[in-house]
Order: sequence, then C-alpha cells, then structure tokens
Amino acid sequence: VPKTRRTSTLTLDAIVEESLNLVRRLGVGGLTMRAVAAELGVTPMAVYYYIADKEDLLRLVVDRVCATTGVLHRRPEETWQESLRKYLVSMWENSRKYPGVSSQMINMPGLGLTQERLEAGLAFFESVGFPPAQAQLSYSFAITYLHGRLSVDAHLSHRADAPHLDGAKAADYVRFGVEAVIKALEQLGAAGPKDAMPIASLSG
Amino acid sequence: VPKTRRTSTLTLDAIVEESLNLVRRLGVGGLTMRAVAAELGVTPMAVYYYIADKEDLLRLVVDRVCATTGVLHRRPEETWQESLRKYLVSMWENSRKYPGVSSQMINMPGLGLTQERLEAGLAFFESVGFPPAQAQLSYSFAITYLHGRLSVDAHLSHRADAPHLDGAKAADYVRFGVEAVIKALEQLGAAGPKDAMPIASLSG
DNA sequence: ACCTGAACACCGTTCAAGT
DNA sequence: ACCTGAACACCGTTCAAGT
Repeated sequence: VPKTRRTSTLTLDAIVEESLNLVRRLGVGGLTMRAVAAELGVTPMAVYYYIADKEDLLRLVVDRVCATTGVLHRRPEETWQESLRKYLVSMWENSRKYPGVSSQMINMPGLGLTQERLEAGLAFFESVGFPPAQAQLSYSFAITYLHGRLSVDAHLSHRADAPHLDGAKAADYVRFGVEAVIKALEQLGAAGPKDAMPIASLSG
Repeated sequence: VPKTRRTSTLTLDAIVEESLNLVRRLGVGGLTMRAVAAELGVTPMAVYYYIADKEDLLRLVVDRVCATTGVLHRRPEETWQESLRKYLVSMWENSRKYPGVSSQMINMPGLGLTQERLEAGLAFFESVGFPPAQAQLSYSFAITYLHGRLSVDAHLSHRADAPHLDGAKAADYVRFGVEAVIKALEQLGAAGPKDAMPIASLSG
C-alpha cells in the first residue's frame, strides 16, 4: 500500500531518508525492507537495485545519523574536556531520536565509525597529549559508554513498563556518565596503562 | 530433526539450558523458538507450555548468565575498588561466552538486573559512602559501560572482518575501561552532581 | 537500466485438536 | 496436564521475467 510517492524515480537518497523516518517513528525494529519499499510505493525488490542487503542499508542509516553530529574536534577557545563533553552530549541528543540505531552501531565493525570520524577522534586525544595507544582506548571507551547509554534509552522510550533502575531521568544518567568519562580520561590519559593494577585471569 | 532427547519429559530447566547452548554456539541470533524445540526433540509449540513468549525465554537466559557471576559484594579484606574490579571483570568473562546476551540485557527493564542484584549493587556503593542517588547513577554507569563493551565483543567474535578500531585486543579495552570506570567513580562518588559542570540543552 | 512477481526458507505465534 | 499439527502473518532474499 503506497503511502507517499515522493519521487517518480527511486533514489538511494530517498531510501535512506525513508529508512530514517521509519526508525524515528517505529524504532529500528520497524525498519524492514518491505516497509521501506511500501512507504516509497514500490516493490520490496526494487530497493535491492540500490543496496546490497539490509546490513548495507543499516550502515547507510548509521552513517547518516552520525553525520548530523560533527566530528570530535578540539576548539582552541575551550578545554578538551569541554570539547569532549559537547561532542558526547550532542551525539547523544542526535542519536536518541533514532531509537535502536546505536545498538546497531555498536555491532558494526569499528563501532560504526567512518574512517574520518575515527581519525578525528584519535587526533583529538593525541593533540591533548595522549599517546596513540591511549588515544585509541580512550576514544573507544567514550563511544562504547555512549552507545550503551543510548541502547538503554531506546528501550525506555519504546516501553511503558516501569524499570526499577529509573528513579532518575535519562538526562541525569547521561550527564553523570559523560562527566564520569571525562574524569576518567583526565586521569588515565596521563598515567598510561602500566600504572593500572593488574587483572587476574584475563584471557587473551 | 531431533538431535539429543535428553529428557523424556520437557522441563523449563532443559529449555533454558538448551537455549544457553545455542547462544554459546551460534550467538543470540541462533536462539530461536524453533531451534530450541528441535534440539530438544519436540514441536515448536511444546516450548510455549513452559514460557509465555520469546521475550520470556530471553529473560530466563539473561538471568541464568548473570547468576554465574556473583552479586556485587564488598569484601572487607580488599578496597571497594578491588571488589568492583573483580566483579566487572568476572561479569565480562562470564557474559562474553554467550555472545549477544548483553545486547539483550541492555534492552531489558532495569538493565536486565534482578531486584536482588540491583539492591546489592546499590548497597555496595552506599556502604562505600555514596549517597543513594549517586549509588544508583554509579552502578548504572558501570553496568552500562560493561554491556556496551560486551556488545562490541559479541560482534568481534562472530565476524572475521577487520575492524579498524581493533589494534588492541578485547582484553586491553576491558582492562582500560574497567580502570576508567573505577577512576571516575572514585572522583564523582565523593563530589556529588552539584560540582559537575553544567551541560547546555539537556532535554528532560 | 530499472523494476515487478512469484517463490523460498525462515521467523514468532494462534488456535484447535489430540492423548 | 502436556504436546502435536496446521495455519497465519510476518521476515530477508533469490531468481526469472518484464519494460
């Protein structure tokens, strides 16, 4: 059942755009090949002329969502803590409009980051004085936490049941989490991994 | 096609056990109602006599996985940092054997934690001197990061492609992450949220 | 080049029926 | 009480065919 035939000819851009609409309205579970096709007034298989498979589509969606937040960038007029905080909060605010997308990101190679975004992130931490290995671990740590938080948010917004760990609001958790990430990196960035206490039985 | 008919009569315990086997072997994507039934030599609908739906089964699987790691407990002979570290690492090691389960946990109410595990976690942080609100935020922060990390691991173990953020091994990321979480809570637990820098445009 | 249509191999689940 | 069997409404995707 075609709802809105927005273009006479199908476009990759239209497919991605409609996918984003579906995710925003129904969450990532509502994004199906068949739903996208129906929404564009086209047969399910028509979409396959423009993309390889659903994983391909998901990658495009993730890229588009990421693109709305700028790259992690060190602004000279502010501390690196402030830059990082703004980046993480902005990424959270943009990503949470598309419930479940971050759960997909976290399952993608390199956390769903493009080469450009990754390099910017590493450059950010190295410019602040982190050695390369630390920069990678630090960036990954921040992004991993953020995606974890977004996964939880995705569920909260879609379910009406009362989770017992939800006395505080999502914003409180993010605020706390972002500050925690920053505080942690303030310390570990300088110290390096040798100072960390050894962990027993870490299987390679 | 029945493979091993381990019990003459179907049991809830056998269902959960077989579900864990499937997750361990095939990841959470391999856990289907039909697969569990087939593995137990039974019709798909037989399983529904013991559980309500798949979400119910997933909850049971998550609970069982969590149960293998003890509750977060403060041991008098060690610092709270050491107790927390051991708990997180142990939970990581146990959970990563069941790829994808933590991605499910993070999507469940209260992070998939049972009332008992939640209360133990809060009691832990309160016993260390965290005010109740801080304890909740702190526990949630630690668990959220851990699940984020486990989600990434789940993907890495199942896919052979080379993610560009994987110069270090999974164990290095966890080691760094756990230390980061601890360092962060050392600082934020005492300080409280009033001392945290304000974040602009946090929508309620 | 671009899209359709029928079909296949999967899901979770309902519902009526068997023992 | 416990389980079967057929069926329904979904998936993603293949493959041959149309224009």
